[in-house]
Amino acid sequence: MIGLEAMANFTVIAKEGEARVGVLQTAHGRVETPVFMPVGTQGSVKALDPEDLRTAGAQIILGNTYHLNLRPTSELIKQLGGLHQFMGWDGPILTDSGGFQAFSLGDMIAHGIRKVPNSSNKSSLDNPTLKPTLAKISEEGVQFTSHIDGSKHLLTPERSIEIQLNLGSDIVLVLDELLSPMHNRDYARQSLERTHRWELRSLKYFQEHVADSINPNAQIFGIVQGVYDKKIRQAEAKWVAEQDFDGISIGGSMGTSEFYNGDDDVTAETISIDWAASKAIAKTVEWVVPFLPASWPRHVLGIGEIQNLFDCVQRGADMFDCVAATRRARNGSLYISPKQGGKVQNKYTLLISKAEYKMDAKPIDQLCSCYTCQHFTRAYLRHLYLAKELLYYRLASIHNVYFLSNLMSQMREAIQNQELQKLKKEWTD
RNA sequence: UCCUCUGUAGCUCAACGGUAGAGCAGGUCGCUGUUAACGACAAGGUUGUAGGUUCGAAUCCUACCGGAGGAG
Repeated sequence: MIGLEAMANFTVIAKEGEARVGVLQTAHGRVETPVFMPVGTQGSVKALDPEDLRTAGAQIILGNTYHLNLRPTSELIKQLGGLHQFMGWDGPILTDSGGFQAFSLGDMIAHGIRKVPNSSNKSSLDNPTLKPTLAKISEEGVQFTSHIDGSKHLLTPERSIEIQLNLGSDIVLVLDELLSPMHNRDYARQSLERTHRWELRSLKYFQEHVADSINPNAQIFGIVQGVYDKKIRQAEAKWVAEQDFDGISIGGSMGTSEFYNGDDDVTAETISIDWAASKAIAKTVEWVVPFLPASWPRHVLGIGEIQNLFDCVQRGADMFDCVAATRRARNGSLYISPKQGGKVQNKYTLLISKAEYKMDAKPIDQLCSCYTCQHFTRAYLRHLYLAKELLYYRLASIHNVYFLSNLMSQMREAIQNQELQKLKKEWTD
C-alpha cells in the first residue's frame, strides 16, 4: 500500500553539535545512524555470509552496479528475485551506481594515482604516466571494457538506475563522475556540469520506473561531487539540495592535490599530501553540510578509516561505506582500540603477520566481544594468515566489521549523551 | 665395485670461462564508493671441501665428501 501520509524516510532523534543520531527507514528495515556499511561488491561481503554479517553487527550493506551487471547480470538477479533473495541477505542494501568504476578503471589508472594520496605515491602525482584504461567517459555515459572478458558495455545514467532497480536495491545512487586530483579546472567544470545532467537523467528514469520495479519503495540518493575547493563544493551541494532526492552521498572524497585549495587555513605552500589524506575528507563534509536539507541522510562515499569516521560524524555525516574493513582484514590488518595500542599513526590496526604475535595467546583486542575475539588467539590467527587458510579471512573479516559496527554504535550512544567529543578524545588523544 | 648424473640463499632452481639472479618461505610495511585472499620494500651467498688450469672459475681438470639413478 502506497503511504498516503508519505512518512519521512529519515528521522533525526538526537544531536550533539552537527553530529546526529538518526533512524533511516528502508524497504528492508530500519538503520540506525551513524552507520558503517560493509561493501559487498559482487553480491557478497567477501568472506562473510549473511549470518556472519548479522553477528558482526552490520545493518546495511553495499552492492555494485558495474560488477553485478557484468556477472551474473542484473537481469539474471532480477529473475531470481532480486539481490536480497539471491544472496540471502534480507536487510537493507545500498547500491553504487558504477561511477566509481568509471574512475577506478579510467583516470585512476591513467593518472597512476590512488583514491587517497599519501606520501608514498606523491611521485606519481608529480609524474603522471598514461596507461591504457578500461573506462571512457562521454556525455552519453561510461564506456566500459569488461575487466573479465574485454566485452564493451555502455553504462548510461538510465542504464545504471535500471540495473539498480533490477537488483532491487533499497537505496539507489545516481550515476556520477569522480574527479581526479590530476584534472584541471576546465575539465572539472565540464565534468560537474555533465554530472548534473547525469543526475537529472538518473532521477527521471528512477521516478518513471521505480513503481514497476521489484522494490517499489526504493529510495534514490543524489551525489555531490566537486574537487577539494570550498566554493565549488558548496555550489555543488546547493544544486543537489534543490533536486528531488531522498538523501545524498558525498562523493570524490579523496584527499586533494596541489591543484585545488579552498581552505582558509591552508595555502598552496603549506598543503601536503599527508595533510590532505587526513583532513580533506572531513573538510569536504564540513563545507557541504550547511547546504543540505537536515531531513536528508548524508552518506560519505567510500570513507571508513577510523579517524575519518570520527571527523565526519562530528561534522554531520550519517552513513559510511568502505572496503577498508574487509580488505584490511584479508591483508592482515586488524583493528585494535586505543587501550590495545590503536592510534591515528597505526590507523588503529595491528599487523597480524608480525613475528611478535607468534606466541601471543591474547585475542586481537581484549576489549572486543566479536566472535573471533571470543574464541581465537593472535597466535592462531597469525598462523592461519601465514598459511593462507581460508578460515583466516572469515575470522579476520568478522572482527573488522564488528569493530567498526561497534564503534559506530558507541558513537550513537555518545551523541545521545552529548559525549561524542569525549569519546573522540579517548580515541585520538 | 664400476658407470652416469648432481651439489649455488631456509626451500626449488637460474647464470656462453667475464659484476652470482629469480620464485617461494621468512622479515618490515602499505591498503578509504574492491580490477585487491592484493601490492611494495629490505634482507638473505667463502657457489659441498681441498687443490689445479687461467689475466679471470659457480662454470674447465683432479681428488675427496654428500645425494640420485643404472649395471653387477
